[in-house]
Amino acid sequence: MTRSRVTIRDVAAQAGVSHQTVSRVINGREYVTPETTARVHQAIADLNYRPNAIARSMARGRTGLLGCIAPNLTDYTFASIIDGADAEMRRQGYFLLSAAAADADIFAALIDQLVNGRRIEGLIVINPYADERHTHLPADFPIVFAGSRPRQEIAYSVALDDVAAAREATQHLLDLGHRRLGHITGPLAEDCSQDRRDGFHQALQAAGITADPALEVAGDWSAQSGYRGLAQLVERGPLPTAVFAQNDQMAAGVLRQARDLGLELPGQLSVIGVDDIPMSAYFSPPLTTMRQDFQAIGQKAARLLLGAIEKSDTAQQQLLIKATPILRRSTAPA
Amino acid sequence: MTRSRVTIRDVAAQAGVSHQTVSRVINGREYVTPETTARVHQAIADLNYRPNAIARSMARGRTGLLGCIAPNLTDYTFASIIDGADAEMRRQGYFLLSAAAADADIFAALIDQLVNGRRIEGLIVINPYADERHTHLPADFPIVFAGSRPRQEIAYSVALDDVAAAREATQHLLDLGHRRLGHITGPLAEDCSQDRRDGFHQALQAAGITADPALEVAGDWSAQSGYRGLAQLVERGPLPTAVFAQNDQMAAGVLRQARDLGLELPGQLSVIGVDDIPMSAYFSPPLTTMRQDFQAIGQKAARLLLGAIEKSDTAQQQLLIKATPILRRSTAPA
DNA sequence: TTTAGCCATGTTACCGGTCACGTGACCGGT
DNA sequence: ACCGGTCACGTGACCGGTAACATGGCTAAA
Repeated sequence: MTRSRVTIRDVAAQAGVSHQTVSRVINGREYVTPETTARVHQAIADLNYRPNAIARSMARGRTGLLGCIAPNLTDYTFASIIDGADAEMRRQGYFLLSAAAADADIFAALIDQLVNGRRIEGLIVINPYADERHTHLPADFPIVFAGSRPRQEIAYSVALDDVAAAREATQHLLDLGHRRLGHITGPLAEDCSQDRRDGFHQALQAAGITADPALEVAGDWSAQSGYRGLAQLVERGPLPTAVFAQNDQMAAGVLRQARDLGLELPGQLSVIGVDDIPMSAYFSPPLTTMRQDFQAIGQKAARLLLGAIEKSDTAQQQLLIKATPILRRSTAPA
Repeated sequence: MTRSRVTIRDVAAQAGVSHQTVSRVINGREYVTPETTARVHQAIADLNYRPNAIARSMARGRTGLLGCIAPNLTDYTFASIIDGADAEMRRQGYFLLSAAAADADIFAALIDQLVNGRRIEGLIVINPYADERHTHLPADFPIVFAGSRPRQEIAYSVALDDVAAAREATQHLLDLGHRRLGHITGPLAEDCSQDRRDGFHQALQAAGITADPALEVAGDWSAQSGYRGLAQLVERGPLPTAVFAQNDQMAAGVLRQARDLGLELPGQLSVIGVDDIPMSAYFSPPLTTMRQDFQAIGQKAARLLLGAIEKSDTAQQQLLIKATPILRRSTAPA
């Protein structure tokens, strides 16, 4: 294997050329004789030479690394975006440096090390409004927001069309004849939750229904919060006939609570979510939901980022991805 | 912000010292006057200097990057290990370069670029026996297997004690009085599946029960395969009274199928899984399972790796982690 | 007083690539 | 025969740090 310290000059000596010629061959530059090219390739094979990525980074001033920071790496939605981004980056010759930042301070420290330490050439930030982390973003550095649209100045973003997705989900419940709709939101500090809330209200308004604040409960995206959410709705008064949960995990909690309360599903309660996580098809009943293509979001985020880096593409872009309704058995006519 | 091209020599000029002194201050070396140290720090602050990580890597011959390769980044079990590893690495001043390798060829290409290109100092491989990828591992390079024990020569690994976990899960079913046990395995090419199979058989044998091959179905870890698995068991003859699924996802499929068949849960069928993914508590009924602490596995893997790198710790270590039984409502007396 | 030795700092080389530029051979046009 | 241009290389500097060694001042022991 000898992953040894063979340098470009060793190869040059072996092939009887200058180190520069070896560099030319490696990088596929023109003005090298086929014979010389062959000799160099032979020498590379003989010595099992591999260019040192660090030295190359140093000389070129480019690291070939892109960063991706998310609140954590385990959440399915984050992980899928990262996975999609990773695939696209590698296709374009870059590698992914991923990191979890639990809070804004860790995020700021990461930015300082990765960006100011010039380890990465660009950055994808997932869920930038999870807390105050967005206030620590560097200026003049290629950044793409993935999974949420930017509030203002940030140039690039890829996100679900949250308003439309929520509107469509709500409309689905309305179409089934439901009029009393419960609503479990994400954390209201996140724009994403606000947007889905707006979509929910738009659909209600279009149907001439006034939203009842007593039917809205704020969750935190966790199944646990969905579980508690339905319990709160029960305490507050007559149960809604259907619930729109802003993500599938909370929807899972709602289903679980409904079962614990002995409700018939979907007979007494219809539930719809957003995301279509893999488990949703196995819930009881299988969950009707609005599918997000997370991989595509990651892929597009990576493309946007690479466009910004390589072509120093200044045209700011904010992509919105549409959700696809997936009809399963958790929703039924009122 | 000026993430500019301020170098150590600029700082030196500003502070009126040599660049070497600045280097000494940055690295906290001794033999520098407090006054000089203060002047240098002032200059660093004035110019907003940050050491260039690449140049440092070049000079030191160390990149401060560790790699982690998994079949994908989205699977909860993989993602959690990665998350745990990431946290530990950062605590020790390293960053994580993560990459998904769908097959052995991609894996080999990754190894070539990351290891031979000397981008990373060490590597964690998750699920090395997913296919033939383990044959492409470099020699003389710090590697830790996470999530499965090594077949032979590899020095470091951290994995669940699969045999014990399966034995315990099976024992739980036996203790409840079940005698006819279904078994949904993972892919039998993976050692992990084999080990869990061994544990299953050990428990049966200790109870004086002969394993019925007709009650074993091979799955692929997916919920879908669990769903089909139970269907196959039904076709083959009288239903078992309990099923041991080698992971929670397949258990979810089993539960789903049981519901579709109109079985009463857990009355007519008890189900136990392995992993305790977050959703397991929200299945219907909530799943009894053997919890794996994936974060701990990732953390220990990172520690082992860093030990190998920094202390060139040659003592090979193979850590086995115990699973914890989590009793929920999917299992009941026969 | 001389000198060995430590301190604090400066000087220079080096890591392994790439880049800018120099140079000789060869070619075609006038 | 002379000249400009392209080709196919080679030479040396450079990226921004760190490492090894050199140096001058000061202190303590001989």
